Amino acid sequence: MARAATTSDAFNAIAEPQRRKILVLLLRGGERAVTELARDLRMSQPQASKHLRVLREVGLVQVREAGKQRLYDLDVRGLRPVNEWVGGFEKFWNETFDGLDEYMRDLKQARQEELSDDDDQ
Amino acid sequence: MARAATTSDAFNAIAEPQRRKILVLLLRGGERAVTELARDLRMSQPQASKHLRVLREVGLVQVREAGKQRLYDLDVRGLRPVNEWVGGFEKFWNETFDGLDEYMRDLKQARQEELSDDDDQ
DNA sequence: TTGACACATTCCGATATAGGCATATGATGG
DNA sequence: CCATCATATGCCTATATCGGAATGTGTCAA
Repeated sequence: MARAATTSDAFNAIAEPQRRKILVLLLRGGERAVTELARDLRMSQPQASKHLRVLREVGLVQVREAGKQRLYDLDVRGLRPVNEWVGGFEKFWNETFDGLDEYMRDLKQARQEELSDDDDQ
Repeated sequence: MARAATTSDAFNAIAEPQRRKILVLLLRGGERAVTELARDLRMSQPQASKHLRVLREVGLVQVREAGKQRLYDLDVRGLRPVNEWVGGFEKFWNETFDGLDEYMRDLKQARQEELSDDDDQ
Protein backbone atom coordinates (compact mmCIF):
# COMPACT_ATOMS: atom_id res chain seq x y z
CA MET A 1 0.00 0.00 0.00
CA ALA A 2 0.91 3.62 -0.24
CA ARG A 3 -0.53 6.75 1.18
CA ALA A 4 -3.70 5.85 3.01
CA ALA A 5 -7.09 7.06 1.88
CA THR A 6 -7.05 10.77 1.37
CA THR A 7 -9.75 12.71 -0.27
CA SER A 8 -12.27 10.69 1.64
CA ASP A 9 -12.85 12.80 4.70
CA ALA A 10 -12.92 16.37 5.90
CA PHE A 11 -9.53 16.09 7.54
CA ASN A 12 -7.86 15.44 4.26
CA ALA A 13 -9.97 17.92 2.39
CA ILE A 14 -8.84 20.77 4.59
CA ALA A 15 -5.24 19.67 4.51
CA GLU A 16 -5.01 21.44 1.17
CA PRO A 17 -4.31 25.16 1.58
CA GLN A 18 -6.20 26.04 -1.59
CA ARG A 19 -9.25 24.25 -0.38
CA ARG A 20 -9.10 26.00 2.94
CA LYS A 21 -9.00 29.28 1.09
CA ILE A 22 -12.07 28.32 -0.87
CA LEU A 23 -13.93 27.56 2.31
CA VAL A 24 -12.92 30.83 3.90
CA LEU A 25 -13.97 32.73 0.83
CA LEU A 26 -17.37 31.08 0.91
CA LEU A 27 -17.60 31.76 4.61
CA ARG A 28 -17.23 35.46 4.05
CA GLY A 29 -18.77 36.05 0.66
CA GLY A 30 -21.38 33.33 0.61
CA GLU A 31 -22.46 31.50 -2.51
CA ARG A 32 -20.12 31.81 -5.45
CA ALA A 33 -19.72 30.56 -8.98
CA VAL A 34 -16.74 28.50 -9.99
CA THR A 35 -15.17 31.10 -12.23
CA GLU A 36 -15.48 33.73 -9.56
CA LEU A 37 -13.74 31.54 -7.05
CA ALA A 38 -11.04 30.70 -9.52
CA ARG A 39 -10.46 34.34 -10.27
CA ASP A 40 -10.40 35.48 -6.67
CA LEU A 41 -8.01 32.76 -5.62
CA ARG A 42 -5.87 33.02 -8.72
CA MET A 43 -6.28 29.46 -9.84
CA SER A 44 -7.34 27.91 -13.10
CA GLN A 45 -10.95 27.01 -13.59
CA PRO A 46 -10.28 23.27 -13.80
CA GLN A 47 -8.29 23.49 -10.64
CA ALA A 48 -11.16 25.19 -8.87
CA SER A 49 -13.58 22.61 -10.17
CA LYS A 50 -11.45 19.78 -8.92
CA HIS A 51 -11.08 21.21 -5.48
CA LEU A 52 -14.76 21.92 -5.33
CA ARG A 53 -15.47 18.38 -6.29
CA VAL A 54 -13.43 17.14 -3.38
CA LEU A 55 -15.11 19.56 -1.03
CA ARG A 56 -18.48 18.48 -2.27
CA GLU A 57 -17.73 14.80 -1.89
CA VAL A 58 -16.78 15.17 1.73
CA GLY A 59 -19.77 17.38 2.39
CA LEU A 60 -18.08 20.70 2.95
CA VAL A 61 -19.88 22.57 0.22
CA GLN A 62 -23.19 22.36 -1.57
CA VAL A 63 -24.02 23.20 -5.13
CA ARG A 64 -26.96 24.98 -6.59
CA GLU A 65 -27.57 25.20 -10.31
CA ALA A 66 -28.34 28.61 -11.69
CA GLY A 67 -28.43 28.65 -15.44
CA LYS A 68 -25.01 28.06 -16.83
CA GLN A 69 -23.50 28.63 -13.46
CA ARG A 70 -23.12 26.45 -10.44
CA LEU A 71 -23.15 28.29 -7.21
CA TYR A 72 -21.16 26.68 -4.47
CA ASP A 73 -21.85 27.43 -0.88
CA LEU A 74 -20.37 26.41 2.41
CA ASP A 75 -21.85 23.51 4.33
CA VAL A 76 -20.40 23.89 7.77
CA ARG A 77 -21.78 20.61 8.93
CA GLY A 78 -18.99 18.90 7.09
CA LEU A 79 -16.56 20.46 9.51
CA ARG A 80 -18.15 18.91 12.52
CA PRO A 81 -15.93 15.84 12.70
CA VAL A 82 -12.90 18.08 12.67
CA ASN A 83 -14.36 20.50 15.12
CA GLU A 84 -15.28 17.76 17.52
CA TRP A 85 -11.98 16.00 17.23
CA VAL A 86 -10.00 19.11 17.87
CA GLY A 87 -12.42 20.10 20.59
CA GLY A 88 -11.43 17.07 22.56
CA PHE A 89 -7.94 18.48 22.90
CA GLU A 90 -9.06 21.98 23.66
CA LYS A 91 -10.79 20.64 26.72
CA PHE A 92 -7.59 19.01 27.74
CA TRP A 93 -5.47 22.08 27.56
CA ASN A 94 -8.06 24.21 29.25
CA GLU A 95 -9.34 21.94 31.97
CA THR A 96 -6.61 19.61 32.99
CA PHE A 97 -4.87 20.97 36.01
CA ASP A 98 -6.45 24.32 35.32
CA GLY A 99 -3.78 25.38 32.92
CA LEU A 100 -0.98 24.22 35.12
CA ASP A 101 -0.06 21.67 32.55
CA GLU A 102 0.38 24.20 29.81
CA TYR A 103 2.30 26.38 32.16
CA MET A 104 4.74 23.55 32.83
CA ARG A 105 5.14 22.97 29.13
CA ASP A 106 5.88 26.59 28.52
CA LEU A 107 8.54 26.50 31.17
CA LYS A 108 10.14 23.43 29.72
CA GLN A 109 9.93 24.91 26.26
CA ALA A 110 11.51 28.17 27.36
CA ARG A 111 14.31 26.32 29.05
CA GLN A 112 14.95 24.25 25.95
CA GLU A 113 15.05 27.31 23.76
CA GLU A 114 17.51 28.94 26.04
CA LEU A 115 19.77 25.94 25.81
CA SER A 116 19.43 25.11 22.16
CA ASP A 117 19.63 28.71 21.08
CA ASP A 118 17.31 28.28 18.13
CA ASP A 119 14.33 30.55 18.12
CA ASP A 120 10.82 29.59 17.34
CA GLN A 121 8.79 31.56 14.82
CA MET B 1 4.48 20.98 -9.45
CA ALA B 2 2.58 18.22 -7.85
CA ARG B 3 0.98 17.84 -4.50
CA ALA B 4 1.61 20.96 -2.50
CA ALA B 5 3.56 20.93 0.72
CA THR B 6 2.22 18.32 3.04
CA THR B 7 3.88 17.21 6.18
CA SER B 8 4.75 20.78 6.91
CA ASP B 9 1.83 21.88 9.03
CA ALA B 10 -0.61 20.60 11.59
CA PHE B 11 -3.42 20.35 9.05
CA ASN B 12 -1.56 17.80 7.06
CA ALA B 13 -0.21 16.01 10.06
CA ILE B 14 -3.68 15.27 11.35
CA ALA B 15 -4.92 14.28 7.94
CA GLU B 16 -3.36 10.90 8.59
CA PRO B 17 -5.69 8.64 10.57
CA GLN B 18 -2.81 6.83 12.22
CA ARG B 19 -1.34 10.07 13.43
CA ARG B 20 -4.67 11.15 14.82
CA LYS B 21 -4.81 7.91 16.74
CA ILE B 22 -1.39 8.53 18.17
CA LEU B 23 -2.47 11.94 19.38
CA VAL B 24 -5.61 10.59 20.95
CA LEU B 25 -3.67 7.86 22.67
CA LEU B 26 -1.30 10.42 24.12
CA LEU B 27 -4.21 12.58 25.11
CA ARG B 28 -5.64 9.82 27.22
CA GLY B 29 -2.63 7.90 28.41
CA GLY B 30 -0.06 10.65 28.54
CA GLU B 31 3.60 10.13 27.83
CA ARG B 32 4.46 6.96 25.99
CA ALA B 33 7.42 5.21 24.49
CA VAL B 34 7.59 4.42 20.81
CA THR B 35 7.30 0.68 21.13
CA GLU B 36 4.31 1.01 23.38
CA LEU B 37 2.56 3.23 20.89
CA ALA B 38 3.41 0.88 18.07
CA ARG B 39 2.03 -2.07 19.97
CA ASP B 40 -1.16 -0.36 21.06
CA LEU B 41 -1.92 0.91 17.60
CA ARG B 42 -0.84 -2.24 15.84
CA MET B 43 1.77 -0.68 13.67
CA SER B 44 5.42 -1.45 13.08
CA GLN B 45 8.03 0.37 15.12
CA PRO B 46 9.52 2.18 12.13
CA GLN B 47 6.06 3.27 11.16
CA ALA B 48 5.45 4.70 14.57
CA SER B 49 8.81 6.45 14.56
CA LYS B 50 8.09 8.04 11.23
CA HIS B 51 4.70 9.29 12.24
CA LEU B 52 6.12 10.60 15.47
CA ARG B 53 8.78 12.42 13.55
CA VAL B 54 6.17 14.20 11.52
CA LEU B 55 4.18 15.03 14.61
CA ARG B 56 7.28 16.35 16.27
CA GLU B 57 8.29 18.47 13.32
CA VAL B 58 4.96 20.25 13.24
CA GLY B 59 4.98 20.68 16.99
CA LEU B 60 2.22 18.32 17.97
CA VAL B 61 4.31 16.19 20.29
CA GLN B 62 7.36 16.57 22.43
CA VAL B 63 10.04 14.06 23.23
CA ARG B 64 11.80 13.34 26.43
CA GLU B 65 14.74 11.00 26.65
CA ALA B 66 14.64 8.38 29.33
CA GLY B 67 17.45 5.92 29.04
CA LYS B 68 17.02 3.85 25.93
CA GLN B 69 13.51 5.06 25.55
CA ARG B 70 12.08 8.22 24.16
CA LEU B 71 8.88 9.26 25.72
CA TYR B 72 6.56 11.16 23.47
CA ASP B 73 3.92 13.42 24.84
CA LEU B 74 1.22 15.56 23.41
CA ASP B 75 1.82 19.22 22.79
CA VAL B 76 -1.60 20.67 22.31
CA ARG B 77 -0.29 24.02 21.30
CA GLY B 78 0.44 22.56 17.90
CA LEU B 79 -3.26 22.17 17.38
CA ARG B 80 -4.01 25.81 17.85
CA PRO B 81 -3.89 26.78 14.18
CA VAL B 82 -6.39 24.07 13.41
CA ASN B 83 -8.55 24.90 16.36
CA GLU B 84 -8.65 28.55 15.47
CA TRP B 85 -9.31 27.96 11.83
CA VAL B 86 -12.18 25.63 12.49
CA GLY B 87 -13.40 27.91 15.23
CA GLY B 88 -14.04 30.60 12.68
CA PHE B 89 -16.67 28.43 11.09
CA GLU B 90 -18.22 27.33 14.31
CA LYS B 91 -19.05 30.92 15.03
CA PHE B 92 -20.70 31.15 11.68
CA TRP B 93 -22.99 28.23 12.11
CA ASN B 94 -23.92 29.23 15.61
CA GLU B 95 -24.33 32.94 15.28
CA THR B 96 -25.49 33.67 11.78
CA PHE B 97 -29.23 33.97 11.77
CA ASP B 98 -29.32 32.18 15.07
CA GLY B 99 -29.24 28.76 13.52
CA LEU B 100 -31.77 29.59 10.89
CA ASP B 101 -29.16 29.10 8.27
CA GLU B 102 -28.43 25.57 9.29
CA TYR B 103 -32.08 24.89 9.52
CA MET B 104 -32.54 25.95 5.91
CA ARG B 105 -29.67 23.73 4.86
CA ASP B 106 -31.16 20.79 6.64
CA LEU B 107 -34.40 21.33 4.81
CA LYS B 108 -32.71 21.53 1.46
CA GLN B 109 -30.63 18.50 2.27
CA ALA B 110 -33.64 16.49 3.33
CA ARG B 111 -35.46 17.41 0.15
CA GLN B 112 -32.50 16.38 -1.94
CA GLU B 113 -32.21 13.04 -0.24
CA GLU B 114 -35.86 12.36 -0.81
CA LEU B 115 -35.48 13.03 -4.47
CA SER B 116 -32.21 11.28 -5.16
CA ASP B 117 -33.12 8.23 -3.10
CA ASP B 118 -29.57 7.56 -2.01
CA ASP B 119 -29.06 7.31 1.68
CA ASP B 120 -26.33 8.93 3.61
CA GLN B 121 -24.18 6.85 5.94
C1' DT C 1 -28.62 24.79 -35.39
C1' DT C 2 -24.68 27.31 -34.21
C1' DG C 3 -21.76 29.86 -31.25
C1' DA C 4 -20.50 31.44 -26.80
C1' DC C 5 -20.08 30.81 -22.16
C1' DA C 6 -19.68 28.00 -17.56
C1' DC C 7 -18.19 24.14 -15.80
C1' DA C 8 -16.58 19.16 -15.47
C1' DT C 9 -13.65 15.57 -16.81
C1' DT C 10 -9.77 13.16 -18.72
C1' DC C 11 -5.01 12.44 -19.71
C1' DC C 12 -0.50 13.65 -18.52
C1' DG C 13 3.82 14.22 -15.70
C1' DA C 14 6.07 15.25 -11.37
C1' DT C 15 6.31 14.39 -6.68
C1' DA C 16 5.57 13.22 -1.99
C1' DT C 17 4.01 10.06 0.85
C1' DA C 18 2.89 5.53 3.54
C1' DG C 19 4.51 1.15 4.44
C1' DG C 20 7.75 -2.79 4.43
C1' DC C 21 12.30 -4.27 5.26
C1' DA C 22 16.98 -3.89 6.49
C1' DT C 23 20.17 -1.44 8.90
C1' DA C 24 22.37 2.37 11.52
C1' DT C 25 22.62 4.80 15.91
C1' DG C 26 22.46 4.96 20.85
C1' DA C 27 22.11 3.58 25.59
C1' DT C 28 22.42 -0.17 29.06
C1' DG C 29 23.97 -4.31 31.42
C1' DG C 30 27.36 -7.72 31.95
C1' DC D 1 34.19 -4.34 24.80
C1' DC D 2 30.04 -6.99 23.47
C1' DA D 3 25.28 -8.27 23.21
C1' DT D 4 20.83 -6.46 23.63
C1' DC D 5 17.09 -3.54 23.69
C1' DA D 6 14.84 0.95 21.94
C1' DT D 7 14.62 4.14 18.11
C1' DA D 8 15.76 6.29 13.98
C1' DT D 9 16.85 6.19 9.17
C1' DG D 10 17.60 4.77 4.47
C1' DC D 11 16.09 2.40 0.43
C1' DC D 12 12.39 0.69 -2.27
C1' DT D 13 7.71 0.25 -4.40
C1' DA D 14 2.99 1.47 -5.12
C1' DT D 15 -0.14 4.90 -5.21
C1' DA D 16 -2.65 9.14 -4.82
C1' DT D 17 -2.54 13.33 -5.41
C1' DC D 18 -1.83 18.42 -7.59
C1' DG D 19 -1.41 21.11 -11.56
C1' DG D 20 -1.60 21.98 -16.54
C1' DA D 21 -3.60 21.49 -21.10
C1' DA D 22 -7.10 19.82 -23.93
C1' DT D 23 -11.54 18.32 -24.44
C1' DG D 24 -16.32 16.94 -23.11
C1' DT D 25 -20.97 18.36 -21.45
C1' DG D 26 -24.60 21.42 -20.74
C1' DT D 27 -27.07 25.88 -21.02
C1' DC D 28 -28.48 30.00 -23.17
C1' DA D 29 -29.14 33.32 -27.00
C1' DA D 30 -29.62 34.49 -31.80
